[in-house]
Amino acid sequence: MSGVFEQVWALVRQIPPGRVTTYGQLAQLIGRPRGARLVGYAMSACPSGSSVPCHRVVNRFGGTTTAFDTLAPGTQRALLEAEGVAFTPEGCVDLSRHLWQPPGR
DNA sequence: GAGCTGACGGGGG
DNA sequence: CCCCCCGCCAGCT
Repeated sequence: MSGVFEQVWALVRQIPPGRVTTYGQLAQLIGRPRGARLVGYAMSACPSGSSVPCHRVVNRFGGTTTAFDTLAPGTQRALLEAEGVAFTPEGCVDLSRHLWQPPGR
């Protein structure tokens, strides 16, 4: 606890449905502007069964990750689309429309 | 107990 | 403008 991962999870948990954020944005929020990687690691370490909607975290291009495709490809995309998130023809999230705006700014 | 890997991003050459 | 390298934390072998 009190670890960087916990801080990341706490933020991700605040993301409302239909909204997404990027690894870099979370990194900045936890005080690690260059720690985008850590955010990704925090997601992989995300405990299953927790209330952390890790599927709402995408890379800077809005692209989904293959790490969700453990069972079937396009899992993350399907979850987001179910929440009303629009995707571009390139297969990326339309960040201009769905990027989460963190509190306190 | 130590080293490697793992869901990224930005800066420099 | 494109490609390579570095930074960072925690868990597993």
